[in-house]
Amino acid sequence: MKYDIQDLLIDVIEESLKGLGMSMSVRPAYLDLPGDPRFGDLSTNIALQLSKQVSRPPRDIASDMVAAIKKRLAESPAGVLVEDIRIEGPGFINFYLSPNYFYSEILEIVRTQGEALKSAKGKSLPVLIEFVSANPTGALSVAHARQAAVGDALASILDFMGFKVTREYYLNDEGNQINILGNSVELRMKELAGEKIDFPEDHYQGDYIYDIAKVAKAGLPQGIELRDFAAGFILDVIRKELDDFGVKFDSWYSQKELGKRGLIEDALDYLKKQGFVYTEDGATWFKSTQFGDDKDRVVIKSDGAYTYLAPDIAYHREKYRRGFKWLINFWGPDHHGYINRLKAAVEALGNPKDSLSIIIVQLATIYRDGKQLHMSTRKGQYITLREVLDEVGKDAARFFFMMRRTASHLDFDLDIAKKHSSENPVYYVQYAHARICSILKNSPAASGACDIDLSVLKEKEELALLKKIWQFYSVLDICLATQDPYMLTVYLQALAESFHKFYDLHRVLGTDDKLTRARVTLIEAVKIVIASGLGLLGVSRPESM
RNA sequence: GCGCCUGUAGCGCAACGGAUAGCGCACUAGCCUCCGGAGCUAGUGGUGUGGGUUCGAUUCCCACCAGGCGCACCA
Repeated sequence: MKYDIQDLLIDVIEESLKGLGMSMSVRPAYLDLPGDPRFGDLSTNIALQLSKQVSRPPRDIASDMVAAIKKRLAESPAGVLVEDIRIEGPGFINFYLSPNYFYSEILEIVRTQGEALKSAKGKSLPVLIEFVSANPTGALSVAHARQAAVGDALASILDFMGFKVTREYYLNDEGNQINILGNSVELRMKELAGEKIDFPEDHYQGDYIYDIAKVAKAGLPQGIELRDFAAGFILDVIRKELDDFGVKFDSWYSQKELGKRGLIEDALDYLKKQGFVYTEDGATWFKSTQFGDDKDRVVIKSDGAYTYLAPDIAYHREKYRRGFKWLINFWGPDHHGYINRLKAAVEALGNPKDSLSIIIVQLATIYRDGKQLHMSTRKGQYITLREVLDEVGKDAARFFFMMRRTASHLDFDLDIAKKHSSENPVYYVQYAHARICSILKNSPAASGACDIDLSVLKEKEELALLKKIWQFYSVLDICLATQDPYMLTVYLQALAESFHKFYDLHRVLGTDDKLTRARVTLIEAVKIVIASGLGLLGVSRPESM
């Protein structure tokens, strides 16, 4: 991007305030895209905010501010990009940007084939995004699927914004659940051998246990225990599922290794030295209440075994030691009660509280034929990622999982996701992309961009489309601030809509040369932004459908 | 009982604390001699209840009502 006009204006506004003897930080929240295009391209309510503080009517303050801002802008190279500043309504200051600004942004996007859309805001900060991390005891469920879609998309977005992102899967490859898995397979092997067995209810009931038992019966590799073999078997399945879903992890972190390297003991020793660990009732406790948790938490049970928290503390200690400055964890809603104790641990280890972001990914309820599908992990009856993938495909699945805020429940209607019609938002967006590709294919005018004059784009729909393209930057900022790719799905639908409206009223090809070249450039920019956006979400960008 | 999420049009959803609360589906009426009709245009219709904070509340706070999920020396 040539000018980050939003940042630039925030600076100017803050300086102007200082000059007027008022001071207030103009966080991006105070300089905003107005919902309605009639109120300009950027808008600030800061005069309204200041009104009480300085006991003056908002419009008076706004009037002083506008004068000061105009003066400063006149000295700035970007001053020409602001066409008008108006005080409107109760005291909003609305900035009307020059069409030239939008033209130059569009040219830049096309000239760089989308490179200009990227930013360096992340300043190469090392971020570790941990998600899915399902126990290798069964196939991935829809809950994991949503985590996979959201986590992967946020990782892509942060990467696009200049963070140094690592995607990690934490592998619970030892502990109770793995033991139970091993037992489950062992019992099924005996059963297959004709023995009469009593299969406990808390064991894994699914048919896949038989599959593993059959393979294991043929003989295990040297030195491999049955439970590890079983976990490895399932892990291969999980990897394949994620691969087919288009999610690639940079790193798989083994809990077992953590123990082997003595890092759990190390971490607890460290906490002990800091005075955050004590013994009571034969168990060892972490003083999490000291960091805002409701009650202290056991880390070593009275039988001598670690609770889940102990390796997790060590694991997060390692994340920081490996150099990551920002940790983002995606968890299912069942882990909600676990947030405070892990945050407490991170703080006790001497890290800033807000360097750990925990995002709860709410469950998706699956509907088929208008009816909700119920699931139960214990009985081995749950909708798997594989089933959703087979039924609706990767594109629809990924897009649908992000169509609601991550923290909100999601109703996933398989029938709609399958439809190739206007009811299906994925196809609405993809259709716009395909349509543009089709036009560009028929276009004699290669865009070439550099010497193209976009100032002939004056129609209402053209200007709306220009501005909508430009809003991509703000949408990414929102995704970063909320740590949620959700807004991107909303934006892409709006962009596609804006394009379809333009297309319906104006011809791209077959008008006069100058106009055709300008419009070809415009729609190419739309194509690039849609392609970037869909790419970040992990959805394909078909050139024809 | 405690915690989290959600209550907006017939249905599914949107709106950093802002300006006349938007969109899709459905329903009604239109738009293909023309770059892809998987599209576009128009019409109908709405903030769970009661307080509070604010210049301004769908949004924040409190209480209540309704729905979903979670609450271990499980992972």
